[in-house]
Amino acid sequence: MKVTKAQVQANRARVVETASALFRERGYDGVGVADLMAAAGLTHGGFYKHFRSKADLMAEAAACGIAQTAALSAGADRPTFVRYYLSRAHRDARATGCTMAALGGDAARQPEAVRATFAAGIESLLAALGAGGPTRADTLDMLAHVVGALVMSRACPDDSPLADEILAVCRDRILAAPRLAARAPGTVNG
Amino acid sequence: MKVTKAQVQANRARVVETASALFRERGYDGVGVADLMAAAGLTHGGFYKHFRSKADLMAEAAACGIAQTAALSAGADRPTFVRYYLSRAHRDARATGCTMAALGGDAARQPEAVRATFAAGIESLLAALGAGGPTRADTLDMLAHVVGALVMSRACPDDSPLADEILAVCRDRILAAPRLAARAPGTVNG
DNA sequence: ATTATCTATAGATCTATAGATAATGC
DNA sequence: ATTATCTATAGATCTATAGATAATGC
Repeated sequence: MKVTKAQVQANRARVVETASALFRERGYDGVGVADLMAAAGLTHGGFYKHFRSKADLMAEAAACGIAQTAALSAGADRPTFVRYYLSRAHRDARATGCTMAALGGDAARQPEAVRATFAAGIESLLAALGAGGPTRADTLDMLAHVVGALVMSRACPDDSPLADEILAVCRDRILAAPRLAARAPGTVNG
Repeated sequence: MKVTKAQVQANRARVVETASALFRERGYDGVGVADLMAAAGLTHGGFYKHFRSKADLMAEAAACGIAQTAALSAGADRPTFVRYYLSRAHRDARATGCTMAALGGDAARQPEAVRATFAAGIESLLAALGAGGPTRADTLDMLAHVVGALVMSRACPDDSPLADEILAVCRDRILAAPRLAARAPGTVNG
């Protein structure tokens, strides 16, 4: 059953991407190695030729997921980012949505290696969102704000008014805040 | 080994309180029924005379934890609340800190009954924090903001500069926002 | 010859239940 | 007599490993 080197790399990448989505959907403890390998079209014994442990995969999967969000966000201006991030579509698409919101709570209970990956992911998101003028502090503050709103909205029952209210209230307030107004580099408002 | 009715109630309450703390510290999947009962000083078979299932306990434990935070927050003015909530002491005390921040991400993957408890808990927090003038929307927006900051800070490695930066940046910005300025009921600012 | 994958399994969990025990509360 | 708790265990997981298989790549 051996495969080509290219296929090995493709298999490994598919496991990481599948894990990234499944972990976001069901949590780190909600996905077993056998589940995961089956979802990637492999048998579970093969897992340990690619990764030393499940914890090793968790860090890689987190990096993969955050890189996806960073890449998606890199081009968008900030009102566009906020409107997408706090949409019902994003809230209801956990498997493909922001890893920070889906797994940030789980990450707090994982080994330092996983948390180091999250910290690096936050930095890459700041870099992606920081183009075009806002300060690092502006961006970090906005990011924490949208992450909190999404986490709280998802903690409510499906289709509950409160779940939608949280998204709408935070979206409107963040968009209205002066720190989000577009400004050319070097422009100072105060 | 039978005990008095008062002792039964006390045992049950102790299991709920122990669960509330252990779940916040290790997550819903990180605490087994046997662990939990041992921590409460009982054997694990007795659990099922108090609760129909672990999921039933999860909802009760969430209600218990959120009620603790709501009770603590009810008296404080909002700058005091924000300074406490975004302190390193709160970040590093997961077992006794805010249930929303510790388990909000897990709650999204739990049955509706658990999420209904979280929604009710958000309402009780809004009621506790809403005294003294701010609108419901002001309070909800602030709550999402601090929850997001705490989740992100905890997702970083222990003692990392980024973990502290997140708390400091969000704390300063929330405290500086006009919506946090104390105002008497009926006073309008614009 | 090497090695990616597969089958099978060891050893530890975990939730939930069955039946025994012993003290309360009628 | 009732019942809260305990002991013991069934049945299903889970992570990780051992050894077989078969196709690549020297």
